[in-house]
Order: sequence, then C-alpha cells, then structure tokens
Amino acid sequence: MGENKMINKQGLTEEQFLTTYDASKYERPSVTVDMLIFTVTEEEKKNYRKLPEKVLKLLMIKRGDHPYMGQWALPGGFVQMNESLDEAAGRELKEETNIDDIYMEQLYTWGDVARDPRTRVISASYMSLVDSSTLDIKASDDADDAKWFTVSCKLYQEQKTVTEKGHILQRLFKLSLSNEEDILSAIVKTVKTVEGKVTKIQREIIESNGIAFDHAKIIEYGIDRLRSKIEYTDIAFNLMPELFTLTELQQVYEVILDTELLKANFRRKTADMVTETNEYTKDAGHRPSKLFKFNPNWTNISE
Amino acid sequence: MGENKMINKQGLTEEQFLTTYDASKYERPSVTVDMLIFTVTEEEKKNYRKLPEKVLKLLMIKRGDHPYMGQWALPGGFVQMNESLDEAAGRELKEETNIDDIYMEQLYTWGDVARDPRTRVISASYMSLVDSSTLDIKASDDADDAKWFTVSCKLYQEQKTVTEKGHILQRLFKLSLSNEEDILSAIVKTVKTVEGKVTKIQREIIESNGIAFDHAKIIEYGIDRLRSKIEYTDIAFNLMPELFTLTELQQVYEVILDTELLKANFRRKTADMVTETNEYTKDAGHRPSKLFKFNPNWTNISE
DNA sequence: ATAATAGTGTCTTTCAGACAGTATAGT
DNA sequence: ACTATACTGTCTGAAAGACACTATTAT
Repeated sequence: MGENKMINKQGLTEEQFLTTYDASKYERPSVTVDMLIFTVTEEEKKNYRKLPEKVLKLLMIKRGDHPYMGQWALPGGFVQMNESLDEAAGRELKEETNIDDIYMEQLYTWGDVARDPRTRVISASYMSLVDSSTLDIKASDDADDAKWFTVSCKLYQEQKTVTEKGHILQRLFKLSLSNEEDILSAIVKTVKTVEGKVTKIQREIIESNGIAFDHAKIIEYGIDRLRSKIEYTDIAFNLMPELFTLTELQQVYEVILDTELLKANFRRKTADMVTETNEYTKDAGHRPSKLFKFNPNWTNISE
Repeated sequence: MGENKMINKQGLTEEQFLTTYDASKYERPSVTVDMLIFTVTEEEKKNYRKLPEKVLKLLMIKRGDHPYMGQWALPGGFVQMNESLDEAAGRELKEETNIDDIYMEQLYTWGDVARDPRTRVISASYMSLVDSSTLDIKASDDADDAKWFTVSCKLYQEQKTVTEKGHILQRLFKLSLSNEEDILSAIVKTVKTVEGKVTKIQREIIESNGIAFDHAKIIEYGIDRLRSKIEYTDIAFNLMPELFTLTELQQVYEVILDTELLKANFRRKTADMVTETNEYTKDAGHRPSKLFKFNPNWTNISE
C-alpha cells in the first residue's frame, strides 16, 4: 500500500488511524465455508461381461448437535481470523477427505439473514472434485459421521408464464441423496423472471427431508455449475484416475449430465484433451480397451 | 425447519440450545459488498455524419478517510445484520445511482486475510449493468466523490511455460481507468497452473496506481466475467435504452469485447433476441436505421 | 460361437466467419 | 453527387448430431 501521509478529518495520519481503529464497534456476522465434495464411483458389475455403472457421489456429514441435529449437512465450518477463505476451504477438505492439492472452486456465497437459526451466518460455498481411487477409506469412518451419498438432481416440472412485459420461467428440481442406510430428498424451485430487460433468478427450497439448513439449494446450485462447466472445461479429469478408458470418461460425463452420449461424437470432442498410452485393460469379458491419460497441454480454445 | 425434539450431548433440546447459544464466543470477520457498476456512454460525435463512439464506464468513489485516503475504491459497504447479501448490494446500488430494479449478479467473494488494513474484511463482489440514459445525473455529484471512469482492460503479456507435469500460463493485464481529472491504472497478473490433472488459477496485483485495496483484481475479474457472459446471455441489453439500433447494440458488444465484429454475422446471431419496431432514427447524416427493442420472450438455447 | 464392448467412417445439418454487394437519408 | 451508415445474400469450412459399420477379447 505504501506510506500515506494525508491527514483525515479527525486530524489523524494513516498510521494513527489504524492504531486507534476499533473493529468491535459494529456487530458482525459469522462466516463459514461449505464444501461440495463430489466423486464418481462404480457400482457392482451385474455380470462378468457388463461394465460397472458409474454413480455421482457427494460427501455429507450427520449433525451431532443442534440445530438440525440428526440431519445431514455439507462439510464445512467457521472461517478462522488467520486464514483466507480458500485456506479455510482447503482445510475443511483436508479434514474430511485427507486430501490436499485437489480441484477446488468457489461457487457462490449465501447470505440470507435467517439461514442459520443460531446466529447470522454467511457461507461461501466451494466445489471440489476428487478421484475416488485416491480416496482414503478412513474418511468415511471418521469420528464424525461423514458418508458418501449417491446424488441425483432431476428437473421434473417446468412452467412458463407469459406476462405483459416478459415471462416467468419456473422449474422444480427433485434432489435425491441416498446410501445403504439413508435416503434424503428435497425439492428446489428456481424462478427466472424476465421483465422488460431485467432478468432475475431466485432459488427457493420447497421441501427438504433430512438435509440441514439451506444446503439443498447449495447442492442444486453446485450440480448446475458442475453440469455447465463439464461442457467447456477439463474439470471432469479431476474425477478420473491417472489412467482411464475413453468409455470410462464418457460414463463420467453421462452420469453428471444425466444423458446418453454417442460414442463416436464423444471421442471426437475429447480427442484433444487426452493422450493415448500403450496400455490396455485386461480380463474384461470383451475386447480390451486402450488406456488414456489427461493431456496437460490441452488448452481451451476460449482462453 | 420444523420441531426437533432430540436432545444433544449437553442434554438440551433444540429450543434450549438456541436460547443459550452464545454467538459472541468466536471472533468474527467483517463482511462487505463491493459493487462493480458498469454502463456504456457515448463520446462526442466527431463530425455530423459519423456515429459517436461508445465507451465502457465504471463507477468509483474517492476515499475521504484512511486507509487509502485520496485513492479510488469500488462503491460498497458493510453488510448489516438485518439484511441479506443481495439486499446489501441492492442498497449500495440505490445509494450510489438512485436506481432500483436493475441487473445485479454476484461475482466472487474475496477473503484474503490482509486485504484490508483495518481489520479482517471479507467482501462479496457484485456486478451491475445500468442503462446510461436512465442514470440520475445527481449520482455523480453526490456528497461523496462518486465519478464514472472510462475502463479498459487489455492483455499485454502472455507467457506459457511447459513443466514436467503440465504447464503454467501467466498473463499480465493492464487495467486503465480515466476521466477528465484522474488517471488510474493497475497491472493484474493471472496465473493458471496445470499440474497433472489439477488446474489452479490465481490472481495477483502487481502494481496499483490510485486504486484502493485489492479492487484492481476485482475489476479485472468483473470485466472478465462481463466479457464471457455477454457471449452467451442477454445481459448486454441491461446496458441499452428501450429502443436502440442494431449498430448501437453491436457497438456495445464491441466495446466490451474489445474487438470489431462483422455486421452481417452480428445481426444473424442477435436476431432472435430483438424485436423490430416501426420507428426509425432521424437526422443522422446518412440512411436512417430501424429501432429495435429487446425480445423478452427470447430464451437461451442452453436453458 | 457369442455377448458385450472397442473403435472408425461418413453423411447431414447447423453455424461461425468472411466478404461482397445493394440501399438510402442528409448535406 | 457524395459520404457514411443501413441492410442483405451467399460462399466456405468447422463442428455437432446421427447412424452404420468393423474389430476384438473372455467365456
């Protein structure tokens, strides 16, 4: 910042101002980070020939105390005074999964007044993508009740209303989280209002079963971001092991986008992002396939 | 949230827990919002035939107190305990421009530990786009020193280094803000590190002349977002008056993207977003042009 | 042999980019 | 008549989508 010798209205230099500054004058909110930690795993093979299906998983933590005791929440916690937001997110990630140095992206900061019944809490959400093969199994039997849930988020109702000056687009998403023991669900409504030139998007939780706080909204937002970013970036590779087949890569795209893709077209589109190796899969009940790795010299055309 | 009759380890029900909860146990950061308020205005006509040039403007405020006294900062302020982040951003926008109901989008939340010398401050940045023809002129002669600056942000150095496991892409952007009285500038470095599968992007201020705090970084980020979103959304129309010619619309795209576009192609791409009217411009030194308005029934293919 | 997947070739349609051309008010 | 802009038509090549075809292993 450099030295500033100016004198303000109270006759103070910058140095004097800063030493007398009383930060406790105003009431302040608490700030937390909430982590969306995604991974993709394989279900059991159904028969010796078929490939295992892939599923998208999200890490959730069972709340052991009020509020929302017994419900499931996103991993996260308070931001300490001596750590940046990114550092807080990285710390939470490390605590839950024991992994450093993984893909992490800030999503959105949630600041409604009453989103936490304890006190005013503003929460910065982050999304992280983890390769399930590097995951420490301990993570899921930790002291706290952290568990992976299979996630799905499906649009099940869409309504367009034309108004005098524009239109209203309302969508209902059904969010489902499940594992062997628990089934959680929520309905999140997104409303896009176009009036004249001004467009607004709002998100609202209609129903939340077993998901704490406003976390259903955060999860829906995160899945939306994941779906759009997978189309034009290389983030999907954060979910892949070192070596993978193109079919595995395609399955990851399919499970995230929740659609089927055509093989030939998929391979054309991803061709520049991967490098082939000389290795092949073995002992599949069918033709072996070539293993690929990420091409770290790939650069997005748009950059 | 509903009633929760569970009892926690301290033997408290949810209701008891909440009434005894002491939010002041932990030290908390201050939270602010910072507003990037953009508009596009016209320069003087150079001759009776030529169309006026368009320029991108950003609203800045001269700091009247420490820290960074005398430098220019983004409009913004502390988030009150009884208002949401969006409400705080809307309030600041209204205070500075006297406009409600305008396009506003949350950008990113900045949380470095030492970004404010007074105390720990976490800041949520928002971007707003304003049609300059509706702007209250009073806004710029307000009690506080709010002024519109012409903004430009140009990439002037790019460096790619190949490493063992990937590459590093470093870019230097020259940010320039100017009006009749002041010239501000900054150099912002963005570094994209690709190592194996993991990609990280960092932003750093190399030099900042007259721009307070880390606001140069926020401005660069906002312009980047504006440039990418103008390509696939309708946000540009927030910068337009009710009626406009297609050339004016094109000029807005050109000044934001900092490139020249081909007329025929531009018209093809924007055709579905606009509706023609029966009105025409008058008294131009050349062929009059048809006036268009935004088509509020346009929906993005990707939604 | 067969089931299931691996992998390739190519047709069509769509769209972005480039460029050349015609049209028209105001001085 | 001339200038600057308004507006349109069309060629090209790249990419997205759809589909059909061949290849190869473990059982």
